[in-house]
Amino acid sequence: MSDTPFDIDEAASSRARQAADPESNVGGIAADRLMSIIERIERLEEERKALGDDIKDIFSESKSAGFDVPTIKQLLRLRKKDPSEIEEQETLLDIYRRAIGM
Amino acid sequence: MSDTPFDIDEAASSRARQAADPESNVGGIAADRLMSIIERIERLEEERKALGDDIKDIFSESKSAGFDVPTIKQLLRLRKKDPSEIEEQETLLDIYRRAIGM
Amino acid sequence: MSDTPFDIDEAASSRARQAADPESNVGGIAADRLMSIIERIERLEEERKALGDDIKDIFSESKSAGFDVPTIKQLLRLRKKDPSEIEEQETLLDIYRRAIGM
Amino acid sequence: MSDTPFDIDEAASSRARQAADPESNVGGIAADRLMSIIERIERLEEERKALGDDIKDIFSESKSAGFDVPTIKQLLRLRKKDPSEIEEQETLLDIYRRAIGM
DNA sequence: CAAGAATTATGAACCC
DNA sequence: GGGTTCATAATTCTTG
Repeated sequence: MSDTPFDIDEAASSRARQAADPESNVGGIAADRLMSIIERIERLEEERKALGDDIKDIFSESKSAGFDVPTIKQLLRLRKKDPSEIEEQETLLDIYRRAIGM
Repeated sequence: MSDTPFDIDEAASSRARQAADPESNVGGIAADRLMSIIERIERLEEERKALGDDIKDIFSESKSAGFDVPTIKQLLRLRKKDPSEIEEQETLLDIYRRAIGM
Repeated sequence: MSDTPFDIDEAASSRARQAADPESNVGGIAADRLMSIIERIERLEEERKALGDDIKDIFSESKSAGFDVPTIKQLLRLRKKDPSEIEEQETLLDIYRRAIGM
Repeated sequence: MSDTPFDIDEAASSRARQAADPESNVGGIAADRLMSIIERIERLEEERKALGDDIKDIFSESKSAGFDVPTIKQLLRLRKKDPSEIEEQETLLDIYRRAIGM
């Protein structure tokens, strides 16, 4: 038997026993499971937002301390790549720049 | 023989005849072709930006005329989809909303 | 008197003369004007998309010709900034890299 | 006296006492502080990414369970707004749709 | 408060 | 065809 929220037979039979249904099917949808999904995501997004705010705070403080925030961000981007890749990219860029006289 | 800008033999031999090279190879790069690519793209991006500005102007005027711009944008999004798809989406959303009691 | 689509008096009076209304007000909305806005934007977006496709074609051809597309894109980004700004950015980045030993 | 990493006098004087400098100035930059900033942000971004992966996992499981992920996302978006705003938006959209005959 | 930039999310394209 | 990267669209936040 299917496990999906769209199983028609399950949905049909659920109408008669909805109150007692541990899955609380509503319109063929496993309502409890859907609600659980939504609440878990909202919880995680909340934590995620909090971290984003913390990061933003650090950038603010950095700016106040006289650092250039765009440069710090570029630094963070560079540190994500491995050094060989950086070197490779820069070399190729230099070649192209020379080719067009920049 | 390869046709790419990175062909080493081609690059090597080009050094001796660079002045006369119709492709003006620089560091193994077909400089003229690269420059042509860049200029064509820049031209197109310029036109593309002009159109974007025109669109922005229309939205500004719409707002001044009392229209709600986000709603107009939503309307434009809807018009990109075919009607059956819209109906399907709205139906599904309603089912889910009922399931979680919204 | 207001000219907006939401002017109540205008909307009210329009109900009696809707057929003859040069603005074809529907539900208090200047329907003709709204339709005109939408069609103009759709027209411009169409042209904009065509240009985007042209640009994409050039990148495809560039790749086929052996060029590295990400590097070309970086080149285009550099050319948008003025040289002094580029120099300034790179200098600052170098200082920061040295400070943290990269 | 300024506290910024770019204070010239501070930078100049720091050259002579760099080894003993508790701030470890390098090229006029408070290296320790910069490193601290970077490491704190990287730590937070790591946690942030982990949460993003968790969210992605839940969407994957939802899809496997037969739910429509885009609809769930739309539901989450709706839940962020207050109900009156939703109602208002939907009403306005309906008015516009009627005005252009959609 | 409006305009612009930057970040995030969604959709498309490409490779495996 | 599924997963991953890339492009575009939209939202958000900052700045003038």
